[in-house]
Amino acid sequence: MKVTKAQAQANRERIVETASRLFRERGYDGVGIADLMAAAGFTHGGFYKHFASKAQLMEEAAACGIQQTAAQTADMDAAGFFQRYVSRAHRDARDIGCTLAALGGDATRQPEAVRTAFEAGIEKLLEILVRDSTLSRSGSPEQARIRALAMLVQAVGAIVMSRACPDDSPLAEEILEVCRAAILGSLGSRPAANEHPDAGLEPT
Amino acid sequence: MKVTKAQAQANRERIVETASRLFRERGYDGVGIADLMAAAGFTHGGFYKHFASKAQLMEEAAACGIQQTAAQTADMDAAGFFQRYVSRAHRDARDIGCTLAALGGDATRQPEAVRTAFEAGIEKLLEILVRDSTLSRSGSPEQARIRALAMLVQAVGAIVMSRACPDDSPLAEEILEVCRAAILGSLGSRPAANEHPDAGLEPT
DNA sequence: TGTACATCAGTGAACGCGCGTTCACTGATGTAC
DNA sequence: TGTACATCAGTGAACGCGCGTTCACTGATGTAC
Repeated sequence: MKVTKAQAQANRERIVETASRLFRERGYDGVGIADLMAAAGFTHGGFYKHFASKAQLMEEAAACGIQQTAAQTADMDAAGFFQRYVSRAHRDARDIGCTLAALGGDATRQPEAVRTAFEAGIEKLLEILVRDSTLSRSGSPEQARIRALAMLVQAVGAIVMSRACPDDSPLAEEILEVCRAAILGSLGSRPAANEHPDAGLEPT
Repeated sequence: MKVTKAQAQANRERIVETASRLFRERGYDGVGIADLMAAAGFTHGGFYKHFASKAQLMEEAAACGIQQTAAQTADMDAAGFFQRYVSRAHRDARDIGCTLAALGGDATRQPEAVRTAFEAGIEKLLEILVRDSTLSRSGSPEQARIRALAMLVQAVGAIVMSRACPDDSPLAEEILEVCRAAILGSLGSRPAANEHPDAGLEPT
């Protein structure tokens, strides 16, 4: 049965968002077209009315996921961003967490278009972070970018390595604590006792 | 045709080493049993004479790969290690590079035993890095461990994120340069002009 | 040391299964008059 | 505004394929005597 153009467009977006979430949770190879379409509330046959291939969906899903993280980040300062990013809650919520951390390792083996989406996502996050006065206050814009990039890499690395450890590993916890402290320390800010870093990134 | 016990043991080790390399290059899902056994010089049927399942091989291959990196690291100082680690050569040589960087992102979705191997690998690298007098000179052993961990996370993150970018991306290059400088800087060492960071990690 | 037999690493065909993708079909939507 | 027809989003069966795993078989190795 046909559906209005507006509905079809909304359905397409729902498929991309569902894919973005499922890919983060299970990896690109861990999600089949049938799985995905069922999770979005459709049968699998309709997939190719929206996308040329699974690879095209991966590309759009990557851009969508990174955009979500960027949108959540836009109204935070750098300290707030890293406080939430390098947290147990973020570590434990792969599906709604950062796409860079969840799929950065998989991206290497994906088509160029997917990696271009990752590159754009990193640039987007950098741009947002650099706006923060804490980073820009002292030094040139180039210096602010360099500092933001070093911190972002450490934050992503912390989530990836913490997740690579067994579930209740003390090392997984230590990685987060050490890196959070290092990043906030080099921002010149300290985690306040009454803040809850484990509140994590919220879904959009 | 049967084969001597010693030969069988050597063949088994060859399979694990081949798997370790192929997994790093193509990911766990990107390597089939038949692919792997052919690459090691056998037919696929014999696989289950050596391993109970692909998951068991993944576990042994992870331990083997991390052990290789640890062995290469054992006779380097921290500055030398990071100089080679955070380099274009390492970025471009997934198959012989660090298992943490190549498969850390995939490990999250693998059985606990695989993640236990990753945890042990991180501890092993930390132990080697902490031995370095540059890290231990000032401060307690706990402080040295914290500093080594923060640097290792940043180094792994740099390789993962650089690899997530398109092949000839300027950002991929920038990530390596910025993080290498940050790590060597916080070690109190600077990259010497006549050193070649792109020499990379050598295969064992 | 020599002989007879059990062992088992390696072979290659076969298994069931789930994957990405294709296709004929349906029927409400969108459009031409 | 009403009617006739083309469009095309969504359905569900089917496709070829490669996966992890199993199995009957081979024949050199290892062992018991």
